[in-house]
Amino acid sequence: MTTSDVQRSTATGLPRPNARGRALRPTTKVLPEHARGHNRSLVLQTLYRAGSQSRADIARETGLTRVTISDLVAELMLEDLVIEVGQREDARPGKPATMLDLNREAFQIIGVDLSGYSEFRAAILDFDGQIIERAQLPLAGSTGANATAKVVSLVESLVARTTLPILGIGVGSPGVVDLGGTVLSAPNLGWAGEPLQQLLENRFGVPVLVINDANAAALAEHSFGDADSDMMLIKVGHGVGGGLLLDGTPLFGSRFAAGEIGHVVVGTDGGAECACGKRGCLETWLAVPRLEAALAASTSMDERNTILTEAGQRLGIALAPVVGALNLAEVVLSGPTELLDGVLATATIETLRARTMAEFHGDLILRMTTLGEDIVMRGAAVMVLSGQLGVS
Amino acid sequence: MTTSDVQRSTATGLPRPNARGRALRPTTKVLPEHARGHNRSLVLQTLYRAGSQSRADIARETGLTRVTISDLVAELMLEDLVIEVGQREDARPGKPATMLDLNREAFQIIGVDLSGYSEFRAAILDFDGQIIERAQLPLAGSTGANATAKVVSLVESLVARTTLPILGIGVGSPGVVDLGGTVLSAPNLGWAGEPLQQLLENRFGVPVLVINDANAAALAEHSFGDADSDMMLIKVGHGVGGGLLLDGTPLFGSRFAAGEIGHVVVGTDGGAECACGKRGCLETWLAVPRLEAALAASTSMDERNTILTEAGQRLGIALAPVVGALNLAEVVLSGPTELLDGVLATATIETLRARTMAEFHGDLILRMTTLGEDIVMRGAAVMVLSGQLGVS
DNA sequence: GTTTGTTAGTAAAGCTTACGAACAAACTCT
DNA sequence: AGAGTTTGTTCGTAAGCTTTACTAACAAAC
Repeated sequence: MTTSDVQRSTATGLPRPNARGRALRPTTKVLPEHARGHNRSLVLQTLYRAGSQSRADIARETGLTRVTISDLVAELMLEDLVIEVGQREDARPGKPATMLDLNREAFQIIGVDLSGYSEFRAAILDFDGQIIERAQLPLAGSTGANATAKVVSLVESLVARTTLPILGIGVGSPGVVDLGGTVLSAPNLGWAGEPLQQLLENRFGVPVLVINDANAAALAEHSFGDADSDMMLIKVGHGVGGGLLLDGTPLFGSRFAAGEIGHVVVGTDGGAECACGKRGCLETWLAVPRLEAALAASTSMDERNTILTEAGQRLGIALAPVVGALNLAEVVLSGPTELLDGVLATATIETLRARTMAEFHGDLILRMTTLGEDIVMRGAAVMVLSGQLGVS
Repeated sequence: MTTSDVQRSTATGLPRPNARGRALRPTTKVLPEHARGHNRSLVLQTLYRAGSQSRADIARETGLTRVTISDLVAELMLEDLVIEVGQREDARPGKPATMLDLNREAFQIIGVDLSGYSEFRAAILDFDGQIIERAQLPLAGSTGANATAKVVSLVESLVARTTLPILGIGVGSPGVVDLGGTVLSAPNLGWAGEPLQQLLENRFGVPVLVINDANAAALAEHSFGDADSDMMLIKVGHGVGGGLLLDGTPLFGSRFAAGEIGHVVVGTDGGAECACGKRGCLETWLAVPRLEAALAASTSMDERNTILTEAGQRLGIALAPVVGALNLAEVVLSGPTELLDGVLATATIETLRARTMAEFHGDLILRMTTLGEDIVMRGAAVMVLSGQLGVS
């Protein structure tokens, strides 16, 4: 027996690296029922993405056998999550297939966007993330418990209008949100350690998921927009925030503050004073109130363009190290189109290209979101779909 | 039946978010045998980290039952990966426990470091990442096929000196390395699309894992140093590279070039010309040859400190957006201690603190690696341990 | 109209994996 | 010595997926 024979035979029995070339680091036990849950979600995921399909189609797609798929589908049909929708139309040899689909009429989702400066927004959404009903509530400067009460009241008004059972409530909140849905810090709303998820779950008795607004937006752009599974979304509003999606999963960071780039100092040449006490934070160039103030004071189109170009360049300067370090191929902007799209975005992408290595991201893309103002609510709905069904 | 009753009962059957608060997105089927492999690794992992333990200890630690652990251990003992090492010493009630341990004498690992400017380095390592034997080979300007031949010859010389079967070969290479271990681009070595992993696997008949040198270093710092599971390692040498660890897993990026920050432009005030054609790349301030040249031309200690401070600040400026966006809590430096440690590192951390939001990373740490020059070889060994045993 | 071959879905049996119950062995403590 | 603890094994069972074998239902070709 040669040395290499020993290794070959031993190695065969060992866990191989997965498709991404690395081994899964085991952290907790995995039982057969977990595998089952995974495969269950796999069926839902297949139907969610590809639409109506037969059991045999799903079996081919997933690699599981027809028998197993039949079993899983039976389970999902009992729970009313999957339904049969008749036989396949097009004629082909063999027994006609019974087509299945997600029971898209089974549940509704409530998505909430707390990131607005003057009002809270919420909506009832369907399985496809389409908005069915809307509701708003003027914030009127409420903070602390008053703000919380407004959230509850807004959700209440929508719950009353649902026509189907509620799958869950998703909330996109500004500030720093931990994994348990507690808003650790949201200065504008006067929240510090607000256990929003717990609170809403107790109040409404349905699963609730609270996530940072920019992260929600990034999820929405991935699920409903054209975004890749690795991208950064920059949300420009009253402040500037970011959401990072790596391999389709939001990044949270060591203190749940990943994406918070509004208060990173940009450039080496000073800058305006920021509310945070520093000088030259990204927000001082890019936040909507600052931009609008600067534009209002401008007297010519040239001056206007200079202001927007400067803002775009600053964003590019701030993003360049991030794009380089993460080897990002896609950056998406969300915010007022009339400000961001055009001169500003062009300046940003040009700055980014000039300051990073083209070889590593030849196809670097920067574009506006296609989801408009509903992006956070729809991202919150994605959280629910993903958390409750394993679908996104 | 109330509305909320429906949701509660339905929700129970659905997959719950995992420990990190989000659901796993299913991508491929999971069979019972995969779960088994995971639990196998869990046993190895437990022994690897906590050292000698009894079956019952492992059962308590993992949450699996004694029966299952006995079964898994029996399998691992057959493969000679786990051995019994006698009975527990300390006296306590009950039947004395039979202690188990990884069979640390079962295999050796070969770790290779191709990141040196003048020589390739390699070593035989044991399960604990300790170096048993070393070997070097002067690069002597070799590129392309010649460089590849030197790698093979270096590994050959070490393979001949192994005293146990080889678990695998890990290689830390400069440049951009894809998930299949092909070096897509390594200018210094004249490699473009060099299928190093395939080549070495064919040649030596053992599992081979090739990864970027800075990523390897980051893994080593996590496994053998004190690093957290979220951190960035900056490797300063002939060039400047970085490795990102997020949740204990290296980040690869959209084009496998994550971490490559050497050619990100720093600051808004020009800078020296870089080999890449741009001006003011991080490397122009920080790369060892540039630093040494500048220091050699300096005439006073003050001037020397100014140069090092400037370099440190530039690093801080480049890292600030990354630290902010990823909410990193830890940055580790690897490279010549006499240059990096002290004035330079101090300037970097001060710059970082000044340019990011303290609230989000109150405990931001920047420090030198504790692993010295062996960091890449040891990281390459971690790749093998992780890939072959699921241990790290 | 009949035959041939294909496809969908189901049923039965078997394998793998983990679990719970029960137990013997071996120890400590009183 | 007896009681209580802890370890590790044996035995039987449940869950989950596969293989094999079947029926039903169709298209195409004769």
